[in-house]
Amino acid sequence: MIKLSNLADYAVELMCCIALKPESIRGSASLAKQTKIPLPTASKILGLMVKAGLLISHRGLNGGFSLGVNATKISITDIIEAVDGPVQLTNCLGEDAADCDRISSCGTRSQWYRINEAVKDALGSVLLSQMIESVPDFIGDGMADDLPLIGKLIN
Amino acid sequence: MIKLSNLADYAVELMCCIALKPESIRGSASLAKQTKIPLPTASKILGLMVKAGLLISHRGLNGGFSLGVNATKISITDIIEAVDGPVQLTNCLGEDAADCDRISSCGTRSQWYRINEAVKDALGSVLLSQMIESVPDFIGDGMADDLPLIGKLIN
DNA sequence: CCAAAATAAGACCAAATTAGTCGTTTTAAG
DNA sequence: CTTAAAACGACTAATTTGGTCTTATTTTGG
Repeated sequence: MIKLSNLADYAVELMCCIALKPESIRGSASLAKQTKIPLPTASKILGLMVKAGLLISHRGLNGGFSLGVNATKISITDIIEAVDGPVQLTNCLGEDAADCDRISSCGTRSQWYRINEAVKDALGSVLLSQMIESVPDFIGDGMADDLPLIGKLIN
Repeated sequence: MIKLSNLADYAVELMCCIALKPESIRGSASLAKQTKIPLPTASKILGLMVKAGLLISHRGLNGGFSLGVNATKISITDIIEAVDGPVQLTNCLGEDAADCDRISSCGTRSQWYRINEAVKDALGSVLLSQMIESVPDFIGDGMADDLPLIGKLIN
């Protein structure tokens, strides 16, 4: 099953939470509780987001995280790549392309390049701001328990 | 790093080899040697392809594998899904959607659905026949050692 | 100005998935 | 009928991924 890592999945969810209230600074404990992601794992992800420049960290008492860039400037690809590294479907597409010892017998690289770009575009076509735009506010710790758009998908 | 599994990568390469000579029946040993894929691993993949109906297996002496479907009817997605299972970026998109205990606090499912479809389309847009069409014949065990299209990508 | 509490950051450990190997069964040719 | 080649399925090993813990930093309250 082709799927993205749990970390990447979590990361998008955390970013959505933060983006919903762009003015406030949210601590990792609060975010972890709301998203039901284990606190240490959430911390780890948030750290990666800071390193990628997508979030700003505020240390000390009442510290936490806030958006480093406007939500309209962050694509899903940005988040995923911050956690999982570059989108690179086959080994021969990256820096270490020469590592592929089948390179001489493989005539499919140019096609793979095309496919990789297509996937990257697909992922990059959705912005964080779009991800949250139709979502009701479930700010703080009070969370809506029956969103209309979700019901539509389940049935 | 988002990448598809080695098996999936291998699978595409094996299918390309077979599709280049659609008339003949190729044994796993021959295919493994040509693609430089470890024989047991190649066998395993070929078996999966048979199970998915993409290849037909011929047992016994002088047996081997041949295309089960015309190369113009096989997409990259077909091959990848035969090896790795369905393309399903997030856990909440599959059969077991209800397993996601954060479903009530997560408003992003409909967006994920869109993204997943986009990725699937990107992968499905390339057919096996396209994958091989501009590739010089490196039939049998003689393999071309410097393909023009590859040089273009390396530099 | 000092100390304590809360928070982020980094290093470490465990579990699960994935890749690869081996042995067995099946099948067709001689 | 015998023999040998090849597919098939079960098992073992390794890499990646996910989760936990400890350390260092900063700010607020006394």
